[in-house]
Amino acid sequence: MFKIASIIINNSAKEMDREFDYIIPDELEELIRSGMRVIVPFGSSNKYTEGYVMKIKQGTELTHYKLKKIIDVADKDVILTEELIELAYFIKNKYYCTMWDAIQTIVPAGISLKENIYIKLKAPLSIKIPDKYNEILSCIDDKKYVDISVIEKNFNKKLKRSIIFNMEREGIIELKRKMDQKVKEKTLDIYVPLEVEKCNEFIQNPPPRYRKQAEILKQIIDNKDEHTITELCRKYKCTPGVIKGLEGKGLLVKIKKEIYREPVKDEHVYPKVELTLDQKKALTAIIEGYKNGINTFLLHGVTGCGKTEIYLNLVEKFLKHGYGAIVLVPEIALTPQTVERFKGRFGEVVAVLHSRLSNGERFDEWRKIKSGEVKVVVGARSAVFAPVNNLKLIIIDEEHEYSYKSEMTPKYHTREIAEFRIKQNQGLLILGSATPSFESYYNAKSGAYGLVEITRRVDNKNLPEVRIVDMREELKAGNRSIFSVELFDSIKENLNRGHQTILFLNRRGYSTFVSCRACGYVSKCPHCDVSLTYHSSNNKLICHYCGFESKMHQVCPNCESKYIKYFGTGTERIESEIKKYFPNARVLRMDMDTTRKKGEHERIYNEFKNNNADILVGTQMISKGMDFKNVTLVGILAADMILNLPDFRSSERTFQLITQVSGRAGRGDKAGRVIVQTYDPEHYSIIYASKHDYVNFYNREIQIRKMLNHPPFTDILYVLLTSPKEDELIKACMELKDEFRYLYGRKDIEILGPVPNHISKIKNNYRWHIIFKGEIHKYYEIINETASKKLAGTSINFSFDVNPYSMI
DNA sequence: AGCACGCCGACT
DNA sequence: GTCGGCGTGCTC
Repeated sequence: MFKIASIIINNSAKEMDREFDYIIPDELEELIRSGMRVIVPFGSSNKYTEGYVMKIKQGTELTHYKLKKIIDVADKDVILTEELIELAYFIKNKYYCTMWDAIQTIVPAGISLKENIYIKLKAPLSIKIPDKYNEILSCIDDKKYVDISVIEKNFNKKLKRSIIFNMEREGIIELKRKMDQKVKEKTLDIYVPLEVEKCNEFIQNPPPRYRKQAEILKQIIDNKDEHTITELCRKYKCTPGVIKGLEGKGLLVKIKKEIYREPVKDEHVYPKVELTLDQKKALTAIIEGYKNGINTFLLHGVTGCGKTEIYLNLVEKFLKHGYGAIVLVPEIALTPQTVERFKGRFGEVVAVLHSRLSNGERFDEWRKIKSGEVKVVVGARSAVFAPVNNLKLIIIDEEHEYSYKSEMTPKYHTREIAEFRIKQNQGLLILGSATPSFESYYNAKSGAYGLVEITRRVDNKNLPEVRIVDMREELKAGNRSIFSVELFDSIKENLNRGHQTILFLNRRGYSTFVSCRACGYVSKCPHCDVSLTYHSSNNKLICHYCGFESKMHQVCPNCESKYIKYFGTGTERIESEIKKYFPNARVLRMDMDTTRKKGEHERIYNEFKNNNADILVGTQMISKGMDFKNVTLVGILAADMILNLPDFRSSERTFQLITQVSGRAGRGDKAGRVIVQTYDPEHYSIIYASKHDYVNFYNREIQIRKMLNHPPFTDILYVLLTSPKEDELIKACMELKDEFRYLYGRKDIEILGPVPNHISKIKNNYRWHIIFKGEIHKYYEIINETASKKLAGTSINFSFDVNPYSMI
C-alpha cells in the first residue's frame, strides 16, 4: 500500500477548492509531513504546481492509475504547523473562502512558487518536423535550454502552451521545469580560510612579496572572521587585491552565508518605569483572572492612562516563563514610537511586521519568528498569524480599530483570529481600548470576557475639555469660512502662547468635487461612480477609488463657462487657509498624499514632536497612537461627516473618532482643549463623546442595535456582486433574488436586497449587494451553491464578507 | 483557473 | 481534407 498525501493545490478558483491525493514516493517518505509545501504535477499538462500537504493517510478511495507522485518537497521544514493548519480550517469555515486563500493569509507574501519552463530541441531527430512548428524552431536549438517566457514574448501572446506540450509529446523537443520563489534567502559572499593547515604553512613561511597577505590571513584566522570582501578591506585597511590574492592561492574560499534583512536599524533603550497604582491594579486583576481560567480581558482605559506600560509588563512576565507573545497595533499607530518601546525594552527578541516592509524583509522576520530566535512580535493586522513558538499571549491595542478587519478575501477580523489562537494554546488575550467595539464591550458585560477598567489618566491629568460648535449658527451669523469663530480664535491664541495645535479632517485633497456654476456639471471619474477630488498641489482631479487623474480644466468641459466652484473641504484646503490667515505659523500636513514616500511618515511625526511646527493638519492617520506633549488644542472640523452615511455603525464610528482625536490634546503637563465643529450638535454620539462618557453612549446605542437586530445581536453575510456588464449583473441579481424566495419569512434569516451599492461602480465594475442577517452559518452552503451555479460562466464575480465593517 | 477535447464552419 | 473558433468538462 502506498502512503498518500492529500494536498491543497495553488489555485484560488472556487472549483479547485478541494484536496487532491498524491503518492508519496519512497525516497520522500521520511521527509514529508503534513503542513509541508511540496511540488506536484498537475492537470493534463502535468504543470509543476506547489501545494500544501494537509493529511498523510494509508490509502485512498481513488483507483491507482489516476494517482500521480509528489515530485519534491519545496522547503526543508514544515511551513504550517499543526496549529496553523487548524487555523487555516478555521479561517475557511468562518469567512467562507477557499483553503488556498486561507493558507495564503497565514504564510508570508512572496513565498509562493511559480513554474518556469525551459525548452531545447531534441537531437538527433529521427522524425520529420511538420512545417507549422518552423517559427518556434527558429527560436531554439539543441545546445542549451531557453526560457519559454522569452520565446512567448517574441510571439506576442500568440503562442499557446498546448503547442509546446504537443511538440514534447511528439518527441521534437525536451522540456525542463523549474520552480522559482519570488523572495529568496539573502546571502552574502564571505571569505573564510577552509584548509587551516595549508594556511598555517603559508603564514609560517610566506614568500617575501606576500608578507602583507600572510599577516592579514593570520588575523582572519585568529579573529575567526566571517566577513565580505569590503568588510575585510575596511577592517584590515588593505585593498581588495590582497584578499583576491589569498583567494587565488586557495587560502581563502568564497562561500555564501545566509543573512537576515534588518528593517529596524536604530537602537533604543526604553527603561522600565514604575507602574501607577491604577496600572498595578489592572495588571494584578488580569494575572489573577488568568490564573482562575479567564482567557480574554477587555482593558477599558481612558486615552492617556498608560496601557502600553501594562502591555510591556505582561509581555515581560510571559517572556520570563519562556512563552511567546504577539502585540498588535493598528497600522497607522505603528509609529516608530511603539516599535521603540518594545525594541527598547526587550531588544533582539522583538520582530516587527507592518505593511511597509518589503517582501524580503517580511520573509526574514517571519523566519526569525519561526525559528524561535524571536519571541515577541509587534505588528499590524497580519502579524496575528505570526508563527510564534509557544504562543501564550496576544495583545490587541485599540481593539475597536477598523484596520483590524481585512479588506481582502478572506475578510477576517484580527480579534476573532486571536481568540481562536489563544483558545488553541490556552493563552491570554488582552483587548485594549478607550472606546471598545460593541462586540467586545457586550462580551465583557455579559461575562464572556473579563473586564478591567481604568478611569483616570496617568498622574490624574484631566481629560481635555470638549466644546461643540454648531456650524449652522456660524452660517446664520454670516461666517462662511471653514473655521468657526471659536476655533479661529483658539488657534490664534494657541499660536501666541507657543503651543501646538492639531486640526483633524477625515478627507484628503483640496475639495471633494468641482462643479460648474453655469450648468451644474460635476467632474466625475470615467471608471467609477464618484466625483473627482481636486488636488491643489499638482492642480489635478483625482479619483480616490481607482487613482484616475486628469488635469484640472480651466473652463467647464460641458458649457465652457469660466465659473467653476470648489465644493467640500479636504486637508489641502485647510492647510492653505491656515497659511492664508496665519502666514507666520509653521504648518505640517499628514495624509496619504504627504506620506506616500517611505520614511515621510516618520519625518513629519518627528518634525512635529520636536516642535518644528505649530500646526499639524491631518486625516485618520493622526488620530491615534501619537504622543505629543505640547499639543493643547485639537480642532475636529467636520465631526458629522461619517454620521450621515447609511451604515448602522456610523454613530459608533463618530463617537470613536471624536474620542480618539480628542485624546491627542493635553498629554503633557498643560491642559488640553478640543473644539468639535458639527452641523448636528444634538446627536447623542457627539454629546456623549464630548463628555467622555463611553458607558452611557454604549447603553443608548446598544438598545438601537438590539431593536434593529444588528451586530452584536446577529451575524451578517454581505454578498458583493460585481461585473463590467451592468445589464447582465442586474438580470442575474433579480434572478438570484427569485431563487432565494423560499428563505423569505423564515425567523432565523432575513434577506435584504439585492440593491446597487452606495458606490455603484468602481474601476469599471458595477456593484450590487445582497445582505443576509441571522443564522448565516446554517444557510451558507445553500447560498454559496445557488450563487455559484447561477453565476458560473458569467462575467459576474461574487465575494463574501462576514460581519462587514461598512455596509455601504 | 488552465488545458484538452470535440464539434462546427471557412478555406486550400 | 484541415485549421481554428469556442462550448464543455476535468484536474489526484
